[in-house]
Amino acid sequence: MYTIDMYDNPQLHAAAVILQYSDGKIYLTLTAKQSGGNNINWQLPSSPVFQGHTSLSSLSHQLKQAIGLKDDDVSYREQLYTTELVQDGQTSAQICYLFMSRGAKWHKGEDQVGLFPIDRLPKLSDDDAAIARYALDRLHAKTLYSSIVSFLLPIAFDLNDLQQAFETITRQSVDRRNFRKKMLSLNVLQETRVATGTKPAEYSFKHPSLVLFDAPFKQLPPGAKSNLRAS
Amino acid sequence: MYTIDMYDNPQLHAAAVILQYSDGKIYLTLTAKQSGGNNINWQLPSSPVFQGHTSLSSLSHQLKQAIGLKDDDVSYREQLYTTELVQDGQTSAQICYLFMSRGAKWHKGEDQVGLFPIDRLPKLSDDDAAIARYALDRLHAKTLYSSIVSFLLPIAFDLNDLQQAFETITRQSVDRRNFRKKMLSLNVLQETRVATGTKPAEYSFKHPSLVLFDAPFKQLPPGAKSNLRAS
DNA sequence: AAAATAGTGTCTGTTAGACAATATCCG
DNA sequence: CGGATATTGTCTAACAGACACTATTTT
Repeated sequence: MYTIDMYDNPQLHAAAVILQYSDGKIYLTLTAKQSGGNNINWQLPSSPVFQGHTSLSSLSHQLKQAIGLKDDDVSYREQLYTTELVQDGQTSAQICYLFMSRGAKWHKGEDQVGLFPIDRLPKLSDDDAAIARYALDRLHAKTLYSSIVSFLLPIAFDLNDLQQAFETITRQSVDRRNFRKKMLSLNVLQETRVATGTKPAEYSFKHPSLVLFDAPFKQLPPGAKSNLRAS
Repeated sequence: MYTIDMYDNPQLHAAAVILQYSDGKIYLTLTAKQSGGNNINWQLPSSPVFQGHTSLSSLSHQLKQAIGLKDDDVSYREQLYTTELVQDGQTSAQICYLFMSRGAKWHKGEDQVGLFPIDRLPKLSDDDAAIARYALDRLHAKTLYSSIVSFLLPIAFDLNDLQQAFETITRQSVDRRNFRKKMLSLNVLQETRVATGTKPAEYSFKHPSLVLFDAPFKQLPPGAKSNLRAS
């Protein structure tokens, strides 16, 4: 056990909200240290920031080791915000990131890994819960004016998949024809396979990185209807 | 001069983009260490994060001491993002904040203080310049869907002042009647003094903290006209 | 032929945006 | 009374949002 020098610098950590999507559900990746007991303490994957490395490189390294998540598995990364904790005269800061991955996959690593639907999360620390909530709020907001949803989907998808993801994230249902009309009018999709009979047309986003829409989707007023079918 | 322990934690700093507004212009506060020479090195006000304190409290303390900025002078605070720098095997991180203050005031403190119109900034480090640009972009975006502009204005203002600030920040000019109609329709203003003859009515925001609009202003397409008069 | 899924067009109400005239105070 | 500044309404175009039917394939 270490004693911490009072004149040390604050401790710096990095944490990730790793989101995936599959079949109408958003999943969050959590980790728990391997422990003999059956009292599992789930938390956001995190890592100390190592001297000479950035928070992102420290985190990436840790994620590979602990939960087997490789860089290629990550389709999108974004800094969220930095939280601080002052405890026992010690300051620690944590730089939080949003990670997104295409499709819901399980990984293997040194730590225990869990993939939880975001409406059925296990008990988390207040901090972790707040960070996860913030990430989902931002994803929601950003879905209305950017192509961020594409990073949760396969490269090619049909408009039904896209709409379902859109509806899941924004928690609002939209008319199919209006959604298609709007989405196509944004001029960010390209058709990669034409529709044939009962198979839908497939599309992909023209630009592989995040694109901001010229004309955002309108956010529904507070008391809007939600036709989402119960799962 | 200190030697830094290789096994030390990363260094942590905090920096502030302090914005003020007066009469159609946005001002940024910069500091420079008092120096005998006439080669002045302007930079964003910043502070190390002290053990046992948060970045915000460290920064506030530093701002009071260095440039005489008291907490009461600050109408709005928001975290921007955290930058990192890896140099000589040392990692340092800097948590950046946006600060806003009502009206353009000069302060006095230990350091040299400068209030620069944002279109005539002195030479800054690439990092500082990027942070300032980011802050202004965010202010621009947020002005379209929130009451953030109110923190640059006196508590009470008339619609002309509000519109001028709006136009300055968003770099777009809008029709006066349409602006008033839109702004009043948002239902976030209260009239604090009725118009009398040639004196305009005064308003203030109903809610003193940041309010998000139900119906945001529309962002103009790239090639939009700008009727801003040259200053 | 019935069932499932894909695709598409019109109408209406709301909002954004262009635009001009009138009243009051002051000198 | 002229000048400056304040306030206000209408018309049009674009967009959002509601809504129903037809074509193809599969079983």
